Amino acid sequence: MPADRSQGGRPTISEVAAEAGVGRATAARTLGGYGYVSPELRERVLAAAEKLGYRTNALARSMSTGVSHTLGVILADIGNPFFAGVMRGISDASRARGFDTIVLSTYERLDEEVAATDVLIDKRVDGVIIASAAVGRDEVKHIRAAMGRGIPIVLVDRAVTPLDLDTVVIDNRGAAREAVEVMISAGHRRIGFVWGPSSVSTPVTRRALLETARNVWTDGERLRGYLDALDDARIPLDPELVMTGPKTEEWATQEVARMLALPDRVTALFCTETDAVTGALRAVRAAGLSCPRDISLIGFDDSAWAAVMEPPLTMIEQPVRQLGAKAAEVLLDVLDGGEPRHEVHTLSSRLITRASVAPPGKGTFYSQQSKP
Amino acid sequence: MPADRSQGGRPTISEVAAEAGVGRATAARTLGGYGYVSPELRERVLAAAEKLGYRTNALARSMSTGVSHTLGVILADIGNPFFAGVMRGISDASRARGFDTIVLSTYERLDEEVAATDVLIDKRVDGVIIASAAVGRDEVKHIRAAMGRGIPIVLVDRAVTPLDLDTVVIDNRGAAREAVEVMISAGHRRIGFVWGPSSVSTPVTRRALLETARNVWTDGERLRGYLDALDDARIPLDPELVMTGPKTEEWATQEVARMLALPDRVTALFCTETDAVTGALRAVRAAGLSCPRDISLIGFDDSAWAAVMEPPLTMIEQPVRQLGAKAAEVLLDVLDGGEPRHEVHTLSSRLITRASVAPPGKGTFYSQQSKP
DNA sequence: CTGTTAGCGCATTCAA
DNA sequence: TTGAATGCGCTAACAG
Repeated sequence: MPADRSQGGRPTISEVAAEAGVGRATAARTLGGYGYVSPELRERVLAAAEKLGYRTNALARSMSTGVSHTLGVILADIGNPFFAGVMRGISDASRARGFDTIVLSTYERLDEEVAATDVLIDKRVDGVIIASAAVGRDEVKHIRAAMGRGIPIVLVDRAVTPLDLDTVVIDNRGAAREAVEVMISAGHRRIGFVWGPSSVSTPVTRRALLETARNVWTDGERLRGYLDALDDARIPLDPELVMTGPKTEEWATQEVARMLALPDRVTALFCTETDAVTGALRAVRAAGLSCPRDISLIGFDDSAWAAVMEPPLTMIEQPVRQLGAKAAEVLLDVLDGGEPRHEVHTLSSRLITRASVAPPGKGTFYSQQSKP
Repeated sequence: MPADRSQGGRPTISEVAAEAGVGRATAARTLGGYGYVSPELRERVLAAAEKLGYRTNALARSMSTGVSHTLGVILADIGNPFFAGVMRGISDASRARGFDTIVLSTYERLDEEVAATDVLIDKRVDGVIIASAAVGRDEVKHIRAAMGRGIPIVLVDRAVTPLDLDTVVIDNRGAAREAVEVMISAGHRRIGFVWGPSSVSTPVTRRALLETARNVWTDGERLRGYLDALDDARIPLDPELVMTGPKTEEWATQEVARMLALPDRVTALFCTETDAVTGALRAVRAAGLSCPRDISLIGFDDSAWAAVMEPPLTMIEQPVRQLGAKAAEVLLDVLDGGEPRHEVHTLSSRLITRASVAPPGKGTFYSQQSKP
């Protein structure tokens, strides 16, 4: 017997049927909106339902249909504006098609991701969207397990190579490359990479870099794009110009300060995240340098703030909501009976040119303490 | 018979029981973690469950217990960084106590809020957290209905006066008042209010203002705080200095431009939202004015960006996550059997003083087109 | 077209 | 302690 099911009388279909003087099936049919019911009975049922304040019990319905009309979403951090935007896209697209969403944040921890997957399986969501922190083959067991249970899954923002799943991303590598190319074209050769590989033992080799960059797919891609641009311009990689360590705004400031203090210091900064941008800017200011006179900068994830900065910042804009919306649509299409295409959908980002890039010029020759 | 319940064999408790050679009740007891089971049988059941890859069906469990361990959350917009932060607080606090969350955005539309409430009732969430767009007595029927059904509800970010519910907010009025007082102390008397009342017919009277400010509770409170500060300083309200119309960054820019073009133009701006801040800044820049030399500014919702602006912006910081966490805790306490206290929990915000406020000084005498 | 009947998977008496 | 039986509210055959 159920525990203390909350008081407020929640009439069931049987009660409505009784009130209307019809069989439960008839009531169920009209209330459930399926099967045939004569207009007169339909009216009586509706009236009874209205009178009793009947509300269908989605749980019970899911029990017998096996469909919950609920999607599970696993993100790195719902509090992060980027993921919040993605979530909005998912949410809007889902609701438009009658689905609700349960969101879980992992904070980039694999164990949390596994736990989240279990929770969603238990709650019998119809499908799952994941921005996974997994990379290696042995890190995707939970996803494979869910797939094995027949749960449709779509990846968003981050591809997971060992998995053959529908995936919605942007061309991170290309976007990064383009940004760095812009700086190179402006004449820069000492370009810092802010916020990427998380832990690398010094001295940092190119291989070690790409190795650690496995951490998060997007970071690795952006690093590759950075290297692509460097390679094309025959600029050798200087590990000193790549940030390593914790991905926090504070640490980004530290690292940029270090790059700024180098004998042959950086003249441009490529930031892979919003917090990396603000962290970098803090270091630039603290060093008494000015952007773009002394330091050029381009970063990921445009926002209203970037446009009102002095100078207005050249940024890479991601189609945040569309990323989520597309992921939801692909998933819902599968739920509607469509065949999973197992393809990678690449949405396009955009480099918004403003005023934070200039030739290295005279600024380069200022000492890093040129200002009072 | 269920529809095409996804293939991947999802073993039930009965199957596990069979595999273990025990009664279903015994299997249910060990798997459900209740009642007494001898160690040996317990072992056998666990082994069988492991072998079959058993996962409890939370839906079925909810059916018989009447508890879903799911919270419903209704916010204005999950894509908005403020609400995303609140959501993170809710999410973290809930998960820590074994609850998951279904989030729904209303975009400030009452009909969406009503629909969201219905969805949550249907899905049998155990409790609901709402940042409601409702204000008047006739706008809270859906909340009353949910309450009548015995669903615990907690309000977050926005109080709803006609309702006697646990509510978690900050002192918006006090925070606004403090900010405006700071500007007044600096010598300002022409202070613009950016982003608040949504639609007011000109001419705008003080009464009409407060009337329309009903739109969203926080807006009303912030407007009251602004008026409080003005009243205290015996500065008469000039309706021309209050923004009306759509709450978009673009419109904020328009309105501020208008205030800047006034014969006796504003010398300070109080912005109630992040987008109002950036919108205002755009207008200031476009007018060739500089902050804080010509225009002082304080706005709501501090962010990493505000600190790296030129000048660093003086902002009001809200305890975003705590707002959500506290709401979730209050709700969960009730679900744990605690009595609803029906009280308003006011968390404190903080004015972060940086450099965007200065005396009106010389800037005041510049023409609004003093720059090339 | 309508009503009867039988589950969905689990929790929970109640006897054994 | 354990197992058999019953019900949660709804959908879905099936018969009438």
